[in-house]
Amino acid sequence: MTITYFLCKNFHQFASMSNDIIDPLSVDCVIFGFEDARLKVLLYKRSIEPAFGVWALPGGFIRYDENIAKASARVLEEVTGVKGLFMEQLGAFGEVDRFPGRRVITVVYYALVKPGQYNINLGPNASDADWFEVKKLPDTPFDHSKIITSALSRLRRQLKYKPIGFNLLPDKFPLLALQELYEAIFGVDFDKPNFRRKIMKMNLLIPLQEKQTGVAHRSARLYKFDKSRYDSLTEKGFIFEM
Amino acid sequence: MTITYFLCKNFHQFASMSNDIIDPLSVDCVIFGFEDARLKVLLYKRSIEPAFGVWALPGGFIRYDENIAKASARVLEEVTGVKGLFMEQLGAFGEVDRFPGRRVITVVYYALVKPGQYNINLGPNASDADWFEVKKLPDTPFDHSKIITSALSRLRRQLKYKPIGFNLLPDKFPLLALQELYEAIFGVDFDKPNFRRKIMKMNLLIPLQEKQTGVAHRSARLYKFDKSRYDSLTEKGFIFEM
DNA sequence: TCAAAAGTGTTTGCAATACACCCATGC
DNA sequence: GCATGGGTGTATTGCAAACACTTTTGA
Repeated sequence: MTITYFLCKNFHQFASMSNDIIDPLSVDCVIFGFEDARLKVLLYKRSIEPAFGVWALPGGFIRYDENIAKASARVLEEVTGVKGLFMEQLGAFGEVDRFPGRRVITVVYYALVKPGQYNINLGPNASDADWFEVKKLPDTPFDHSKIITSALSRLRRQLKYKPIGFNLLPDKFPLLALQELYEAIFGVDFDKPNFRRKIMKMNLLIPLQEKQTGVAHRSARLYKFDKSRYDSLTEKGFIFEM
Repeated sequence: MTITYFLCKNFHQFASMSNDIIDPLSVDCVIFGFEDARLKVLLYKRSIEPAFGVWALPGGFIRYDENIAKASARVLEEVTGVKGLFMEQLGAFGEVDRFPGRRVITVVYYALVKPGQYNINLGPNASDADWFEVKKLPDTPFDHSKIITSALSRLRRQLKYKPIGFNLLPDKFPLLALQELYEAIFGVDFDKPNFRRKIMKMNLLIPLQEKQTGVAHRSARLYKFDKSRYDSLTEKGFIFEM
């Protein structure tokens, strides 16, 4: 390892000289998944200090030549092996002492992945990755617990006025899966007939010919989300509300 | 002006040596006000380069010893002369080329001020400050136009499920003022009797004995927002919705 | 034939909408 | 008196909640 010394009169010049990362700024990702009718978060076991060996949010530093959304997308792809996931910024977290030893402000994104459509990678900065129920999280370092709480609260709010829940389901799904998704995330039960009617009246689902297989009861019709219809309805002033 | 040279092997050490600011990070504030039945934004005429003399969002740099919320509150106070304004983080804006010459990521907060309860200061970084209708904004530098659009969209969303509109009205106000606030921000008209009933049924307003004075019509009763009742209702699961 | 979930029908009550209308005040 | 906004009353409509019911499938 070589140590290079720069003679610099201020940060700006040092910064523009550097071809590497923006140092006091990181990105972290809260990756949500839905498995076994439960909302889960993907955590990484840290392979570097501080908090070596502790389950934490996957993150990284922002490079000088990429915007923060791209930095987050890069981290997401490194972790899940999938490009183009649903992703949205949660905000910046900047308590002075949130990271030990030096001042690091982090910009957090939350992402949604469909079951089975990811491939957990073992990145260079972690030795292991796993899903954890949001209700049974392990101890996480720094302010990650606060960040996850905040992400969950944002997810709940967003689900109420944007049809983003489909990003947590397979492309083809029965109506009950959608209902269970909402029930799990909001922690309430819905009446099945009423839930069906409410969803169907929105005209956002395309009924498929396919049906469930291998279930010990009458097999349900599968549906897929009609994104193009949602976009055109939204333009006309349609407001999604749950 | 003195120029100091540091010998530093990397950012971290330079950073911890510095007692000043976190360089590639700024805060900007979108300050909303409501005057003449119109939603307005407070802009500053920049007194430094780049964009000298251009109307822009008030902002500043984050100090090493303050968290980002405090940095934003400081900027807000410098600009308005008022402490403890309603303030919430909008997010981080980090396009690579958003600021000319060097890479600056900014964390944006939006704030709401009550009419007459501020005192526009002329800070060291600006020669002038003024309110502008959100529908008639001047040309702003960098990505400030995009930031304001984003803040407005967040404000509209928040108004729908949090009673934050009261932060744009005087402490005592007639019901029509509240209605005009919603009408101006959402760009729609409401039926007066129905609006009254909807608001009153929430039990969030305390009717006062005071009435309007000096109006050329029957004077309206004044109300004030009952924050403690809102807090206790929220704990019981009450959901504010407009 | 039973369990379990799919899916339909129907009643009820509340709440949003759309107006019609009277009240108080300043000019 | 009249213009302006304050404030009340009421019929209508749509929708959400509640729940009873039939259908289909695998074990």
